[in-house]
Order: sequence, then C-alpha cells, then structure tokens
Amino acid sequence: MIEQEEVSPLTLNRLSFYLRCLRHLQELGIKRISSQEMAQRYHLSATQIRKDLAQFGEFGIRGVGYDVNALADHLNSLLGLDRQHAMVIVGMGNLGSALAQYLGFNYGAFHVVAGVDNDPKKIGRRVASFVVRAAADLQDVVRESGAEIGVLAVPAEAAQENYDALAEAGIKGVLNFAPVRLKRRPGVPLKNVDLRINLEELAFFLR
Amino acid sequence: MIEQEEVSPLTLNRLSFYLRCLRHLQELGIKRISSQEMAQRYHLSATQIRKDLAQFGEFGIRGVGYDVNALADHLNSLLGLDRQHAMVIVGMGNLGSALAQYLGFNYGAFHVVAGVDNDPKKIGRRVASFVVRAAADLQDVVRESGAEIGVLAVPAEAAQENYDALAEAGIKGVLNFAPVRLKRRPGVPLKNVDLRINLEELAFFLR
DNA sequence: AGATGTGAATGAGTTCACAGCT
DNA sequence: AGCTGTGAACTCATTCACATCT
Repeated sequence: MIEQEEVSPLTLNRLSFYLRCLRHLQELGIKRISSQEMAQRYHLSATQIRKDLAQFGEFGIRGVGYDVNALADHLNSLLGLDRQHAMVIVGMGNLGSALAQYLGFNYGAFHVVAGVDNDPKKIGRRVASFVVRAAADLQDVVRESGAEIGVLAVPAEAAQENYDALAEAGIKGVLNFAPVRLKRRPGVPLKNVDLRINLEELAFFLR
Repeated sequence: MIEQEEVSPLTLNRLSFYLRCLRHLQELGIKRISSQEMAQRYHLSATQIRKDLAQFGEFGIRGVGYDVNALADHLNSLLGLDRQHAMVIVGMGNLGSALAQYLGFNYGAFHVVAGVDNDPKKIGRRVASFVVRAAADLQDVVRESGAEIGVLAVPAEAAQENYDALAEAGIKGVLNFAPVRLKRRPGVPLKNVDLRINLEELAFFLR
C-alpha cells in the first residue's frame, strides 16, 4: 500500500472528483460502471481512472467493471470523509465571514466550529453558529472546539504567523486564502486557494 | 513571440506570483534583482524564473539582472492588468454575495459591476455597489455593465447552463466556483476554484 | 468477450550546465 | 566576473498496448 506523501496532489484531486461522479451515479441508481463509461460520462480518461484507483488496491472486477457503491465507500474512507472534520476560521473579515456562512453548519464532511480575529471590534460578534474569539486565544479555541483544519482568511502579511500559530495549536491541515506562498511545516499540510492568481490567469486571455 | 494558448497554466500561475514579488521589491525600494536573489527571497527556482520570463522576450540584462520596475510593468501588461476588468457574478446566494463583498469595489485590476440571480426574492436587492438583476436578463446586464469576466456562484446543476449563457452574452472569461467540470467553449477560458476538492485533499492527510 | 491492472512509450514540466552578452 | 537565455538531460505525469483475470 502506498504512503500518504507519495500520492501526487493531481491524483488526489482526481480521486475527489471521481467520488463526486460516483455519488452522482448512485443518485441515478447505477450499480456498476466501467472506467470507459465513466470516462465518457464525465469527460475523463479511462486509463487514468484505472491507474489512479490501482494505486490503492484492486477495486474493480476484470471483465465487469467497478461496483459503484463499494468504490464510493472506498474513496470516501480513503479521502478521510467517513467522519466529520471541524474547522476554525482565522480572520473574520469579509472573506472569513463569507466562508463561515458558506461552509456553514455542514458542508459535506466539513463544518465550521469556530472563528478568531485580533480586531476587538469583531471579537464577541456572532457569525453563523459561533461567537468570534480573540486570535490570542487560538490555542484554547482549537483545543476546546476540537478543530482539525484551519482556514486562513487574513491579510497576506499576517498569513505566515497565523499558519505557524495554527501549527503550534495542533491543527492538522491548513487551507490558505491569503495571496502568499507560506513556508510549510512538516506535519501540517497546506492547500492554497488564491483568487487573485486565478483572476490574473483569466485576465491574461483578455489582453 | 508565443501564442496565448501555448502558455501553460502553471507558468501563468508563476508569472502572476512573480509580479507580486516584484511589487514587494518595489515597496522595499529595490531597483535591480537577479533571478538568483529573487529565488532565494521568495523560495523559488532561479532557472525557472529565467525560463518563464524568456518565453515572452529578453527582459534581463546579462551580467546584471532584471530592472524591477521595467519587469513589473512588462508582467503587468502581459497579464492584462494594465486596465480594469469588470466582473458579473451569477448566483447571489451565500457565496455570490460574499464574493461581491470581498472582490468589492476594487480588487486590483478587477471590480464587480453586477450580479444576477433567478430567485425573485433576491432580484432588486442591493449588494455591495449594485442591485441584483434577473438571470434572464443576463445578456442585457453584460452589455450595459461592460462586464468581461463572469463569476459562477450557482449550484453544480446550474453551472453548465449559466456558463453557456455567459458565453452567449459575450463574456470573455469565467471563474467557476461550482463543484463541476464544465464543458469549455473555444473562445471562453475557464478557471475553476473548487473549495470542496481542496478540503478533501486536506482531509486525505487527516485520516 | 470484455474489462481491469500494468510495464513500456510518449509527452509535459523542471533542472542542469554552459554558451553568449554586458 | 557575473548573470541571462537556452539546448540537453532528467523527472514526473499521462497515454498506449496488452497480458491477465472473470
């Protein structure tokens, strides 16, 4: 069996997408599917589907295809979606508040349990299902709320220190919305969602 | 000179990031920089910086390095950031409203000028600097507002039809927040921002 | 027969190493 | 001497082609 770190982000990305396709097939009541049919339906590559899945075991039946329910369950637990993941939002400005609303009470296997900010005006304010706490109390907030994932919605300048603070507080992974490349810590995986870069890539085609 | 379509999204991504670094160097008052020094400062690869830039011309001075201001200007116009880009948000639910706030009146070279929804309860409501219009009037809204970029903040099921509608309305590029892979139209580039996939990739490391 | 799983071939992207300017 | 710009080498990812299994 493959180690976590050896899985390429590209593969992971696709696995997540395959799961979404399988959920759709389940809704349609389809019980079995071949890589080929799945590829056609969702504009994917059949070979790649098989290669991606084969990394984690032999989920298919030769000559037949994949059992939709079984494969969905496999991917679900492979991606760690078979239990809830609590999130804490750091930075409750426009974006942070918006994310609190949007990721709301239950976003699939994820839910927001807490939010912190260092602006006294925001502390104590009620947003979605929680009350904003002081950034200085991050350690306590994480412990009390049992948050596993930190969501960085702070300005670029403050992102690194807050990532580090999340790491110190025992957070297991960070989703960063600040437009900077952070210095990673070994045990704390990091995913960047950079709206500005995405917009600028689009703008390139508008010259 | 290279064609637009031949530039890899990875390169574009980095160019956008280089520009950000150069802006930072400008703030620091640094006039000239070598690829090496830039790489060290921002945890990049010197060779890659040179390769990326060399695709678009010879911006550097051998034996010396790059002129920070000149290079920033080059990248700025290369990325089409030397003029404003108007955006229209399609889908004014939680996420759409949040984006309207966040991308606000002026987000670098970008600003939101309009928002549409098909929910009568949302139409006519004031959000940020505009009043929500009917999705059915998209064509008019785009023409009147001069929007170039469409931001899709609708549910997955509605994303394809709205992408198509944006394309018909003459939109030049689309940023898609819906968790689906859309069928692209030739002249209408598409960038996906998939929060769910990002969260699920993180969750993989939390198993 | 028909679909999976996989080594081999191809292609994309990155890094190396150095020729060519300043 | 020093740094850019770039062909060549290398590494990573995708696609092909087929042996293997039901």
